[in-house]
Amino acid sequence: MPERSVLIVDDETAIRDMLRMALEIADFNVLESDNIQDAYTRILDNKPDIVLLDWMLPGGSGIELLRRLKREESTQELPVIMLTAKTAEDNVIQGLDVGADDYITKPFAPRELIARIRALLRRATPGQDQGRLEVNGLVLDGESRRIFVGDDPVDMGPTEFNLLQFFMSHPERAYTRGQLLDHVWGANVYVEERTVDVHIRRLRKALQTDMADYSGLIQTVRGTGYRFSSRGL
Amino acid sequence: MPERSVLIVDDETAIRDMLRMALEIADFNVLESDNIQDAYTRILDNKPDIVLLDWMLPGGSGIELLRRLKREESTQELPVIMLTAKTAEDNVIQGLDVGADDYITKPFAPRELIARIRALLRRATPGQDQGRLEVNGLVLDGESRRIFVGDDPVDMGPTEFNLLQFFMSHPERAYTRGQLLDHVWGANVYVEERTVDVHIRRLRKALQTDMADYSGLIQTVRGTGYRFSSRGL
DNA sequence: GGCGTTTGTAACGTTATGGTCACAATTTCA
DNA sequence: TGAAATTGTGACCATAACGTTACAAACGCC
Repeated sequence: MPERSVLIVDDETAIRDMLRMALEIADFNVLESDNIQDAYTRILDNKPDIVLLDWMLPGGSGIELLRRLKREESTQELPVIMLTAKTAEDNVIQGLDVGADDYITKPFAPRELIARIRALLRRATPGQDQGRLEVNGLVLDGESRRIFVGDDPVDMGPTEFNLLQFFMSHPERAYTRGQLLDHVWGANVYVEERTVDVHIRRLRKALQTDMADYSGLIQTVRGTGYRFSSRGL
Repeated sequence: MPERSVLIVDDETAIRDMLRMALEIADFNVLESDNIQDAYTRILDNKPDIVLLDWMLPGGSGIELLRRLKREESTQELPVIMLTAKTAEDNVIQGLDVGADDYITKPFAPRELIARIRALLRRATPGQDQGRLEVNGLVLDGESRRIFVGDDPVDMGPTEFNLLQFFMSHPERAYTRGQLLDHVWGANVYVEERTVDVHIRRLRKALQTDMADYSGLIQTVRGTGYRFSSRGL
């Protein structure tokens, strides 16, 4: 299991300590920050998998950072959990409005926090341990890392598998080659964008079995990139 | 894997919470107690597989409970891990003298704790009731720690046996070398990941008998690790 | 202590995979 | 229609990933 990193943004040391402890127990890699300026640069530098964001922060409330993150393309998808006082219900609504993915009211139960983080990461990142994805008879089993058409396995390389896994967890949506590189290859690799084309080709080929032809599921979106759609037959 | 239960004896709620979280994540069944009187009765009633015992407890220090446990025949074999403050080194020595099986100093690294618990459990209860596993004529007998093809035994080393046992209890799922090291070797050992490859090789070889070839059961998952699958013939 | 067994690691052989390129095919738009 | 832009496709080959062997250290067992 790849280690996941969590960025805690809070100005209270006590809270940070508590969070760090809980998170380290749950095997997360923990980053900390006590102001939004520093937090922003850390997000860009260290690329955490999730952010725990306190509502009230010196030098600008947390919502500003949240807005900023959701504006930028590169950080748009980054899951954010808000930490708010129990009383401030409006904050929650406002926060979720701006794009927070979840919230926890202080004081919080550590187990709940961990549970929510896990749930969010499962949702946010495809195929961590998403068991089984199925489209129209095409089955992807994340646990065994195999693809099935009916009962017999489909052979393909690791990258093709990852690509298909990403597509099947994000169907009906067009992705640019750059986005696919980020999500499937990893954020900080440098390869030509055209490489995606080649792997798309290989994936399509693999999806043409003796039994059925699923290659139509991968559609090219001219001028943009590719899309996985069950409409493709 | 049969579920193991752990009894936490500590009067600090925060510590108990932390421990419980770590243990539950590691799939243990958790019991708690905050004083030695209650702890003693719980041990007799619930028969935990291991005890985490804080040193300083109200109503008598932890060492008293430890002494008591080691005096009684029925609880003599029960593994006990002491929790002590970092400073009190003497406590450790004294505790191990009295019969504690291991100790952890607070603050502790959760992973280390889990690793030590696993190690202790492995040492303490060899072959409790690991039953009989069978795949397609290949039989693993946990009690005698032997492998059979039909009627005649298959020869292999202990590590190969453990590996096969793990695989057969978790079939149809891909594991990384790191995961295999954690589960088969134990979380606290440091060996090269490539070592796994060699033992896989030895296991495969052992699974090629005169009668039948079961080596196909161990499949390599490129870019990930290995998988045990009955589809391998 | 001597012997066989087991284990981890290094070294080397082998293979599958990934990235890139060159060129073909297709679409777009003037 | 023709040229430019975009995508499809097969081939190449460096190399990462895996298989296999050899060996020395550690271990257990008379």
